[in-house]
Amino acid sequence: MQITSRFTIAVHIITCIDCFKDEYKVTSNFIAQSTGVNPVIIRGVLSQLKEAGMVNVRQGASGITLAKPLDEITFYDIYEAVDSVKDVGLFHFHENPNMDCPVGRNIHAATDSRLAQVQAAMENKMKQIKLSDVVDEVKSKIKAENK
Amino acid sequence: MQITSRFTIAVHIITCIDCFKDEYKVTSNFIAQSTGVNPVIIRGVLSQLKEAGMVNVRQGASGITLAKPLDEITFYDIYEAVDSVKDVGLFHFHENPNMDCPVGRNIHAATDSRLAQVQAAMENKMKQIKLSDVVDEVKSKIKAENK
DNA sequence: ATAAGTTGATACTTATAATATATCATATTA
DNA sequence: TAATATGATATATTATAAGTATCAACTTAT
Repeated sequence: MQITSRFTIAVHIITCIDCFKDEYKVTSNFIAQSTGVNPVIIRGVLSQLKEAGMVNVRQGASGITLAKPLDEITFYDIYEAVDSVKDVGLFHFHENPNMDCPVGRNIHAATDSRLAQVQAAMENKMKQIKLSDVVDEVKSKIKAENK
Repeated sequence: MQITSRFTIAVHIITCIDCFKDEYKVTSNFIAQSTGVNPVIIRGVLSQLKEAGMVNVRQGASGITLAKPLDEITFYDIYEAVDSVKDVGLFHFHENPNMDCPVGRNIHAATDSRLAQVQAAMENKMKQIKLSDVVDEVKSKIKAENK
């Protein structure tokens, strides 16, 4: 199992918007080119980022822009926005434990809070990572290329 | 996306083995009944737990037993044993970023170490949770039922 | 006003992975 | 040696993610 690529796609999208905002008109097709991902998927992710207040996209009007400073967007914000982990949680609990068995009917309750702790540890770390961290690094790598 | 149910199945299996070791002969079919999971899957997980040195299983010989004290088995040990997250990592990076694009060819390197940090945070928390924690709670819940 | 370009929406297809199922070989033990 | 258990394998089913095709709706520039 893996966390959906929509997450890294979203990071890529935001990086693109910021890096190319002065040079190019950033469209969903432009981003599709840079990411190597289908434009329909890009539009889907853009729509989720828009709903979360991170980007400005308007039907018909080209030119996608950021709606928030990069240091106010965390990995967690994006993770939530693109629905990386549905409300069912990070762990898939086997679905039919036997309620006639003492272990089967109690294992879920005895495990859930601990699985939630693990998920929370992951999410808390994501809250500490800002998009500006990534974009700054990408920009400095690009600068290094041009020497 | 979710972490494979093999993880919670494994927790259930170990709990079963310990809880019923005195009352029943614990077989893969017995466990299949308690978990509501197909016996072939159970045998597969058992084989992984065996490889990791957590259980004793022998072809032909019935009676599965624990090979390690419960307080020496962590969630992380199980997570590793059942291969919850393959070596590709927790995050699925979109696979074809455009190498002709400055962002496309640098985004991966700029993101990877941070994704690894997130995964490590999750795994470190798993190392703190012992199977004895879960089994103790299940046992006390069962005890409470019988009052 | 209209044409060109862009996003929004939807339906369908494809690819992949997890789990279930069926079946039989092999080992143990009474 | 019969009964029972695990090991192994091949196939089917299911769920989900991503790709693709297509067209409607909107914006903007001419």
